[in-house]
Amino acid sequence: MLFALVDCNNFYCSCEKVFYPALEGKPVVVLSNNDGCIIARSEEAKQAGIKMGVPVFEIEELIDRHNVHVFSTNYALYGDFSQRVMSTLAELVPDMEIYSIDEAFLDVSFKKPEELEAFGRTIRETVMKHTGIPVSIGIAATKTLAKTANHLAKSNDQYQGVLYLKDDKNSEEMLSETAVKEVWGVGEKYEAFFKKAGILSALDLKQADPNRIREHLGIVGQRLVLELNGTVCYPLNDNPDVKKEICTSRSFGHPIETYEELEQATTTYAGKVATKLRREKSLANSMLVFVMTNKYARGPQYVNYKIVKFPGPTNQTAALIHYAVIALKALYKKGFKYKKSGIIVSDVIPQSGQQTGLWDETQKPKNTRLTEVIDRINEQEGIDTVKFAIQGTDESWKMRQHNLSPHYTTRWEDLLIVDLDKLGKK
DNA sequence: TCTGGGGTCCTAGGACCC
DNA sequence: TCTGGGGTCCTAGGACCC
Repeated sequence: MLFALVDCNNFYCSCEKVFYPALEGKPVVVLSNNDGCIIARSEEAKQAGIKMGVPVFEIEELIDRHNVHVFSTNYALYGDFSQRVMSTLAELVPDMEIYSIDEAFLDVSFKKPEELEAFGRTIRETVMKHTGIPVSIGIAATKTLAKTANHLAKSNDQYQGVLYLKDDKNSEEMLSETAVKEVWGVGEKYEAFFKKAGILSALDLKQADPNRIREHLGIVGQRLVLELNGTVCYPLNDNPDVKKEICTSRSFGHPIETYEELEQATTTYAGKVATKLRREKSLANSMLVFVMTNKYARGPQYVNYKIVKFPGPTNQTAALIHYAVIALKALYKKGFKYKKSGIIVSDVIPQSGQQTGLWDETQKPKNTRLTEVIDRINEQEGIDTVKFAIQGTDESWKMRQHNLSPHYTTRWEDLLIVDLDKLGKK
């Protein structure tokens, strides 16, 4: 088995650049929801010393000094680019697993070893040609090794974006250059443990005794060692299961104090969760509702959650709103400045094979047909064209997005217009 | 003034059963 | 000094990922 990990470089920033070529060579960053933190950086922004995850207000000076272009997160744009990249990849290999919005594992076992490097370059060029997105590729015998190869391919110019770990000697060389923290699956806690045990490089970890690692870190740690040694513990999953949990939560644009506003926001999230459930063709059996104040602010703090079990599985907006309100009424306490709330549904099961309507009034055909009509209208006319009254129309709590780019590929009004006269003069 | 959001897997411990 | 043994299911929390 041979895996190729294809990873888009600075994905969100690269998406912003595609329709804004003047940004080429300039520092660019993309912010989290509510324009809070840095979640993506172009190479130039990294060189300017901007770190991942820092709150933007802490580095305003840096942004000014380097004239950094700042974008609010434009998920519609990135999601659409992701689909374009993934469908391009799907045409090049017999089998693949979409691992995240900007990464995929490809099965490249069908290629001869001597063809692999060239094939990697073909993949890069094709994705660039079809989508304008640059990618890096790591090829190796396990996912963990492919990840490591990818990391080197990206960070080391000499590989020009493609690195294939042909044999053990080759991969040991690479692993000795890689800090253990960079290994896929090693987080803060594991790194601290490894440091104490004298395991500093990825090679140290490869050569560690898997049984000893297992004693301390369990099977997850043992698999790390095995995968680095070329034993596949994580096979290609080309048929991902339906989601087991679905969540919608947001920080508010401003602190909320009244119950009514909190209810508008939270029932809006309940509606989003219901839509996601229906898109997955799934039903949920229970819901967790949480509210919290701003942990960074001074003043009284309150964090709480409530779990509601449904009488029968459902994906109906009206039902989810109903139960969210019950939970919220129990949770709400006067006198706090709420910063964030959210809905998580769990115990999610596929809709197919379910005899809907047997247990629960809400899943009866009469109700689901109404929902289908609403879904269709909202799909054609835009999100929340039709919504429930309790979700409100005020929306002053909505997140801030001061630097949002156009929805170039998903909204007619935002289509780019090309001026042929101007082009002709060039 | 301002600090993201959405997931998965594994484990330990409690409840319960015979 | 002694206090059974073996199993399943569920859940909360930890760790990690992008």
